[in-house]
Amino acid sequence: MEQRRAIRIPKFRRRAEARPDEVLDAALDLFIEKGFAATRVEDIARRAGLSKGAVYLYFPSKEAILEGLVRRAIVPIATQALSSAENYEGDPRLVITMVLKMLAAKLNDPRLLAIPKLIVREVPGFPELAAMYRREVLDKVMPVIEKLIRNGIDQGYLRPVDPHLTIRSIVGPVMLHVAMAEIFGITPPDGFAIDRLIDNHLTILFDGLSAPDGAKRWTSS
Amino acid sequence: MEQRRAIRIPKFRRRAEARPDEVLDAALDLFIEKGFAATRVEDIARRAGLSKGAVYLYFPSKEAILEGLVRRAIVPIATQALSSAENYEGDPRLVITMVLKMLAAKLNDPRLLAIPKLIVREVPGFPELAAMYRREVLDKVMPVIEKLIRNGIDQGYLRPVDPHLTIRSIVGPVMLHVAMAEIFGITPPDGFAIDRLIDNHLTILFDGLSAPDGAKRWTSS
Amino acid sequence: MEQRRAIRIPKFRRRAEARPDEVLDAALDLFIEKGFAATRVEDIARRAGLSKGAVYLYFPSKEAILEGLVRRAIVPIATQALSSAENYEGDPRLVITMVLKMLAAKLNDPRLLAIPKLIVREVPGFPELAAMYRREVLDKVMPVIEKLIRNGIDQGYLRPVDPHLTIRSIVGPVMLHVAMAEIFGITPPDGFAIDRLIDNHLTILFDGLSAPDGAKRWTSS
Amino acid sequence: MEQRRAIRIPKFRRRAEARPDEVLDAALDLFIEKGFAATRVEDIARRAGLSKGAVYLYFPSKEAILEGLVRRAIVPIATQALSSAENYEGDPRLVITMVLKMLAAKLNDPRLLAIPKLIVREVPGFPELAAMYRREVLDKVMPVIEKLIRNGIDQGYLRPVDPHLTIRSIVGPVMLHVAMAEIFGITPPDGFAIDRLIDNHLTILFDGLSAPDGAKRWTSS
DNA sequence: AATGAATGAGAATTCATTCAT
DNA sequence: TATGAATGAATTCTCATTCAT
Repeated sequence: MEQRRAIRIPKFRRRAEARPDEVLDAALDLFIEKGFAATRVEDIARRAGLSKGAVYLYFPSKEAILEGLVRRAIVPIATQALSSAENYEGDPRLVITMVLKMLAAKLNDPRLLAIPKLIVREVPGFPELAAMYRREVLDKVMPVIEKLIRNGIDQGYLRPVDPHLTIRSIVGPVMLHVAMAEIFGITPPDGFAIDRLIDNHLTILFDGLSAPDGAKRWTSS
Repeated sequence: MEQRRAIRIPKFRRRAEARPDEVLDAALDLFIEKGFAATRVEDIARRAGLSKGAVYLYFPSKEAILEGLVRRAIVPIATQALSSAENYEGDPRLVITMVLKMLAAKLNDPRLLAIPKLIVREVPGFPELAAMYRREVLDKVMPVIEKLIRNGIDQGYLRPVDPHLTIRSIVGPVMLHVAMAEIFGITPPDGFAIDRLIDNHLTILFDGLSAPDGAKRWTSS
Repeated sequence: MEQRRAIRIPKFRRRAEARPDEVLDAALDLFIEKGFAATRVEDIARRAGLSKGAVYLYFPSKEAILEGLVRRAIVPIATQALSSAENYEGDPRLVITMVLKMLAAKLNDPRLLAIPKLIVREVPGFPELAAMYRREVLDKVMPVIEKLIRNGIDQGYLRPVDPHLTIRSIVGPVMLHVAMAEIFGITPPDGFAIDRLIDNHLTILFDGLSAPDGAKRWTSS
Repeated sequence: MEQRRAIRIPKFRRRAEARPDEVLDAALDLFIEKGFAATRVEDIARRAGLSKGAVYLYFPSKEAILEGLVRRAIVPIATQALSSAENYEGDPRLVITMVLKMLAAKLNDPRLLAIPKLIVREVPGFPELAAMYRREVLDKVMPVIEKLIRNGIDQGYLRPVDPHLTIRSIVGPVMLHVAMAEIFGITPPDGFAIDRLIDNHLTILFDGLSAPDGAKRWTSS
């Protein structure tokens, strides 16, 4: 009930406006580094240059910070990819190439990669986060790609494949490349090499792994 | 709030030998369901049919349970896949097809899928787990596939691609298919459909997405 | 979260003098409603139409507000009851009746009842409040009533009873009536009915509960 | 995540059975002494000879301790008073005298007095406690007294008064006596003197304050 | 005079781990 | 072996109080 303090260094009082974002930035770093559960609110505060109590001026709970993090990340992503590819009429391989390169660029930015990583880790505890991300991001982006494939098939650019499943064949290799690097530190001998990965992958994706003249037509059975 | 038990009939007193495994089984369920941090040792004990204290007879700490879990999972996996594909000399597409189908089978078994899921979630907190898994599993399996591809190229079955990076193109789509289902509940309209996914993927993988007669040869960028 | 104000029209800028009283009013409401400990200074401020910081311009601490509350309530009370009854020489039953009715009137006013309620609740934490209230109120009022009774006895109006203890017999029933209503919500079927309570009580107080001709004289024990 | 301990003194491990009551005893002392809000769970634990954590083995929250306290106190009280007075047919003044002396005895026992004191203090925060006490104690005891009075009137022992309101005239003075002593430390010069209070009160209660031959019949305005 | 952002001590609650039985 | 009572460090969240503006 009493409160004694030594010489106080008043630190630096900043505008309240910027604070929530600073808290989110700090939290993102720490959640990625140690996970949600292992991160103390005080750590977040300290990294954001605030006191523990101040964090609670901006977020009512630790969980709200996590939610705020995902919410903040969602807004800009959702609006982008759509515009470019939506109703492209020409060779879809061009757009697919662009999409993959754009994806690679995003995954190369640690701050952007952090959000999906976070969601992947924390789904079991906060399924609503995954639902939100799915709703706001995946459910908007995936249909665009699917339509792109469908159009490509209809216009004779692509072979008749299942458009929905083919999304995995297009994007999966890039994702796995990133995941292996992130989770197990497995990279090609020359580093992350995402560009080489994409080149190699596009080659296979569009023309297949089989040698051109090679043996008889391949049939999985 | 009290719990007295009448004369206890020891039933089929299980061999003490089986206990550690029962603990691991219980722990695996719970770690997957709620994550390592959110799982209480008492929960594990209860699910394994033991008292909290008894768990500590078999594992010195909660962390040791996690480690034991990964260690147990590693042994059988590592020895399998190797034997079959190691020095196969014929069409590698056949082996690749087999490998993917075997992989799909494993990923379809929740108890087997659980371990990688667990590792993915808990890496930041326990990097040594990821290291162990990489050392014991990935570092043994991946070179085999890489060699398979290299041989396929050398023998004219496959086009000249980067064998290391091509692993992603082979396995990535399957992984992404599973991940999307697990994390976001995203599946094709007809369910998990891993078999259709593999068929669709193999078609693309070996023969490419491009329509056969279609436009001129495709070149990325 | 920001608050910019255009040209501020100061309206009826309240006299700063009134502020402490507004704070006390707000505090009284809240202390009664939720207790001292459960009331936040910010709540008081908000209800008083001030900012948290401004409260501290008028009171050095939360505790000081409580003290100020009691102090403010004490002044007017102490001076009143005394004058009327002090040296009354006639039938004391008349004065007692008046006193009880005045008491009932005060207890009927929530703002006046609030102070004793507050003191009752917070004694253990702030014994000095009780001491102050006793010194300033009870120690002034009780002797007056005691003297009234003593005079009544001396002058043959009342039977010989212990004047000090008899205060309880006079006032206790009214207090209990109020307490039961306040604490447990126990009232007669027709509501608070303080007037009927007082009538019923005065009847018993002056003439006794025993039927007039009834059995032999009653003797306790 | 690590836990180091110095030389440990294993203290005294007692039977778990007695513990909840020990916790309640400790809590009662402290709640009375400092109030619910100002009492720390650790204080309770220490006084009960346990560690903080152990308290939570028996009560899920601090609030549950308070509730347990009231619940424990209620059981024995409720069953007693009823039996004796229920259908008494003779002079009710005898029973009333007994009831008041029994009440006085209870109020003289600090452990028994503590519960109502606690309830009075904590009502605003925990209205359900008051409701429980009312339901289990007051609603059972008061009708008995009311019936006693009614019977007394019907049988000519008592004058026609309002039975419900008269309960206040009977019990109020004793309550006020106790309250004044407890809250303000106001007692007669010779100490608590509850017996003298009761004697004095019974005299007035049954025969009235008015001098027997005294002036004309008294009528409250 | 007034604001409200910021601080930090403090309290409730949880849970891995220990240990007497 | 097995139990579960007990411990106490750790963590989230609250709120009285301060102070730059």
